[in-house]
Amino acid sequence: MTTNDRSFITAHDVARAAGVSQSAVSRAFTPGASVAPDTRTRIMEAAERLGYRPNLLARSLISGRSSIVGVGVGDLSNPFFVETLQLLSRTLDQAGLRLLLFPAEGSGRGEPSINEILHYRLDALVLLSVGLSSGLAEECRKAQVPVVLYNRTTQDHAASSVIGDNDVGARTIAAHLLAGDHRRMAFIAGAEGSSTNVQREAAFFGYLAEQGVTAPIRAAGDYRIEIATAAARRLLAGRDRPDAIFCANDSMAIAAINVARHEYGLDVGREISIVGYDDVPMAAWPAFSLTSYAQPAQHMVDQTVRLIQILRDDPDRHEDVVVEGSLVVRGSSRAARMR
Amino acid sequence: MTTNDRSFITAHDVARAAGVSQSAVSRAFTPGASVAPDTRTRIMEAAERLGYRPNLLARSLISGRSSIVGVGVGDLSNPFFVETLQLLSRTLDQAGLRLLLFPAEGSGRGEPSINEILHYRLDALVLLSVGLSSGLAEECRKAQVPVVLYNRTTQDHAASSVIGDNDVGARTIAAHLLAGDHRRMAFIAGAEGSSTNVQREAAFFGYLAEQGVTAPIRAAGDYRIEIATAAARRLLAGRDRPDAIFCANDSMAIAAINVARHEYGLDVGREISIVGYDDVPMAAWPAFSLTSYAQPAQHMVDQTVRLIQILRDDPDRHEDVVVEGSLVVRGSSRAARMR
DNA sequence: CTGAAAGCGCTAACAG
DNA sequence: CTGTTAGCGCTTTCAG
Repeated sequence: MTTNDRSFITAHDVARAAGVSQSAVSRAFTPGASVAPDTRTRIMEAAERLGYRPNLLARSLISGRSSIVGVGVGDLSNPFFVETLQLLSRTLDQAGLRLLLFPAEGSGRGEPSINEILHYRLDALVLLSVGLSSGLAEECRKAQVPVVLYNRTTQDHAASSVIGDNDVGARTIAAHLLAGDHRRMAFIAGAEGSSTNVQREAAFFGYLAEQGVTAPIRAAGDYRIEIATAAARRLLAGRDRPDAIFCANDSMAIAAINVARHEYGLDVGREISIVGYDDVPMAAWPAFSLTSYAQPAQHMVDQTVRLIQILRDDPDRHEDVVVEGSLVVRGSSRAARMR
Repeated sequence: MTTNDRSFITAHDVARAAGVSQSAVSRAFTPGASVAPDTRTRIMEAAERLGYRPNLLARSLISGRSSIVGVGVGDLSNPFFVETLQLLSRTLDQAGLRLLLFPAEGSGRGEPSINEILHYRLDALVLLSVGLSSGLAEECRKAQVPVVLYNRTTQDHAASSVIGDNDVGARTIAAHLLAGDHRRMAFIAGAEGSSTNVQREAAFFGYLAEQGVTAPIRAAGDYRIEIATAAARRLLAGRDRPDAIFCANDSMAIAAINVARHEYGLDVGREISIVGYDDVPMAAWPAFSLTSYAQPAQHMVDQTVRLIQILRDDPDRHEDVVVEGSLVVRGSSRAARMR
C-alpha cells in the first residue's frame, strides 16, 4: 500500500516563487487586505502556476469558526425533507456555508456520529424533523454549537426552531372536511413523540370537538409508509368505515390512497376523502391528486439560514419562527356541496 | 451585534486541570497511545468536567487529511439518488468519514461552490450522476483530491467510477419486451450527454436491431419529469402509437404511466407496456406497479466507499466498478404469451 | 505597503 | 510512561 504523501503547495512555496513573504501571500488571498496591485498580481500568477489553494482548515483553526453547518436527517423517504435538503444545500451554499450531512436516526440518542460532528467547530447544527434529546442539547451547549430545529420544536427552549403553523393547518383541513359533509372522521397520526404530530392532532381533534363531531377515529402511522399502510387497512376494514381520513403527512396519505383504491376499490374523492400535509410535488400527480396543506419549504429554509447567521454571532439568542401555509384542494377530497 | 467570542476549552486547559502536560492530554485522546491508566482517567475526568473535545480541524491540519468526503448532487427529484444519498451517509458514517454535501447543478462547469469545496483537503469527491467536466477534473487533480463517479463515467480515465451494467440491463429489457410480443417500440431518453443514457440507449437499440426490429421510436426525456411527460404525450398522440415504451429511468417511466393512464385512458400493462430503470421504491407501489431493471444501491454505495478508502492511500489508482442488476417484472408490462 | 514573529489547537518525534 | 520541543498552514499584530 502506497503511503499517502500528497505534498500540498503552501503559501510558503508561493511566497518563494513570487519573491515575497509568506504573509504577503496570505494578504493577497484575504478580501480586504492591503497589498500593492502589482505585488498582488505577481503573487496570484505564482499561485496559479503552482496550483496553490489556501487551506481552509488552517484558516478555520485561527478564525475559530468553520463555515460548516451540520445537518441531521432521519428518514429521507418523506419527499418534504428531500425538497428541504435540496433547497438547504443551495441556500447555504449561496450564503458561503458548507453543509455537513449526517444520519440522525430516531431521536438522536446514542448516535455516535453526532457527537463526532460536534468536534468540527460547526457554525450551527440543523435538525430536519429530528428530535432533540435533552442529552444532545446539553452536548451542543457544551460544544457551543447553536441548534436550529426544522419542522419540529421542543417543550423546553433548548433550541431555536422553524416550523409551519400546524394549528391553523390542521384546523383548516378539519373545516374543509366538515364543509364536504363528511360524517365519520379519521386521523392517521405521525410519530407519537413529535411536536409536529402533537400539534396537528390536537388542532384537528380540537376543531372537530368544537363543531360537535363525536368520536373521530385515530390510528398510528408513525410517518412511515408501511405503518400507515397497515393503519389504513385497519381503518377501511373496520365495520365503521370512515368517509374522511386526514393523514399527518403526504407520504402516509399517499399510502392510504393506495390502500383505498387498490385494495378496497374505493373511488377516492367520492366514496372517501383523503387529505395529507406538506404538499410535496408528488401530491400534484394525477395518480394521486392529493388535497394537502402546503408548507412553504423555500421560505422555511430561508428562515433557517437567517437564523443560522444570527446565531453565528449571538449563540445565546433564541427565536421560534412560525410560517404560514395554505390549503391546496385537489381531487382526493370531496369539496363542499352546492346547495 | 454581539461579537462571537466563544472561548473553547483546549487541551491546555485540561492539562492544567489534571496536572499533566498538554501532550499527555493528546495521548489520552489518541486510540493507540501509551498512557498510564490512572493518568488517563485523571485526564478524562478533567476533560469531562470542563467539557473538552479535541478540535478536529487542528488534528486534520497535522494529518493532512480531513476525513471529509465531498458529495455533489444534481437533481434530487430522482428517488434513486435520494436512496443513494441516504445509504451513502450511513455507510460513510460507519467508515468514520464525514459527508460534505454540495449542490452540483448540471455538469459542474462554472460552479463556484465546488472550487471552494476543494480547499478542504477532502479525502475524496463523489459525484452522484453529475458529469465531470475536464476543467473540474483538472482542478481536482491539482488539488490532489481523488474523484469517484457514481452512476456515470467519462470517456477519458479522469476518475474512478461505480456504475451498473447498463448494457446487460437495457438488453434484458429489450428481450423482455420482445418476448411480450410488442411490435412498436419506443425509448424515452435521459440526459443526452450522460454516459448512462448513451449506454442504455445503444444497448436497447442494438439488441432490437439484432432481432430485426425496425425503426424504434425515440424521444428526449432528459431524466426530467416535465420533459418526459411532454415526450410521452408526443409519443401517444402520434398516429403510429407505440405498444411498448422503455424509459431510461423510473421517474420518467412513472411520468409516462401517468400520461398514458390519465390522459389517454390506456390500460397500462395490457394496451401498452411501460418499463423503467433503477427500481426505486415507488416502482413497487400498486399505483404504478412498474417493471424496472433494479440497480443495487447498497452494493454500489459499498463499492464507492471501498474505492474511497483505496484512493485515500493511493490517489493515483484508477478503478472502474461495474455491478450487476436484475429485472423486476411487474404489472406495467405485458409478460410473454403462453403458447 | 510589507516582512518578521507570534500563535490558532493539536500531533509527533525526542529525550528522559 | 511522560514532558519538552517542533511544527501542520494560515492569520494577524507589530515594526518598519
